[in-house]
Amino acid sequence: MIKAKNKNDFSSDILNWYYKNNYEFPWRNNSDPYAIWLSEVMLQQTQTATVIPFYNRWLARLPDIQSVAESHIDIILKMWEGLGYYNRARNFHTACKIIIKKHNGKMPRDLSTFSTLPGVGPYIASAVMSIAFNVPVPAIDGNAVRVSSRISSINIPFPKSKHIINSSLKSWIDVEHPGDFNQAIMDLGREICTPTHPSCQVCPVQNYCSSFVDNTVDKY
DNA sequence: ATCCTGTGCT
DNA sequence: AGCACAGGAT
Repeated sequence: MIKAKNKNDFSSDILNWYYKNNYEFPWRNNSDPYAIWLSEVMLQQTQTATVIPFYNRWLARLPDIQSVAESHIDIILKMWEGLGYYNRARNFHTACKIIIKKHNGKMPRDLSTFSTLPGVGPYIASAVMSIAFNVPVPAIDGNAVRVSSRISSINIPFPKSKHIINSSLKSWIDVEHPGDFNQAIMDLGREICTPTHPSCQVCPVQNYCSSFVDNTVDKY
């Protein structure tokens, strides 16, 4: 098994690829933590192309946490109409109300406090904290699982492998740009390191990828 | 650790 | 109708 030469090489190679490709989404041009959170909630179980118009419409009408907290649930559900998984909207609404009531209207900036909010599980918590506040924690979604399993030849099924994946991602994460690093891993999983027929030939981190070297990529 | 939920695919 | 997926909740 091939180990990364060192973590800086790995992070800079994948980050350079990420910055160069610069996949454009509305939420990547918005540094407002609330908007980043909203996008992660909408993107859960819904494809990016579907989310874009809903995201834009939502922010135009509900620009901040307070506006959500003050809205009647019927408005919230109406704004969500067409996205499905309506509990996401209910939880988001409840969470915004809790932030207004119990957190002085400020989004929590640390993983454990943010995780207490309804609808905020391990993935959303680390994604939002890393992107919005540069908290250096790996965001582990299905893409990140596949990418790190291939890179490190982790043969254990998720979620049993979660601890190993978390620690390898943590050892590679760029602490200066943890949000970009996390998004780079997920972009790589979506665009290059796909579930079937991955494009290893153009992968920016093939040199570090144990299963590529072993020719066992399709086992994951 | 196990269960739960809504959606999409077959 | 049944299964798979992808997260969160307990």
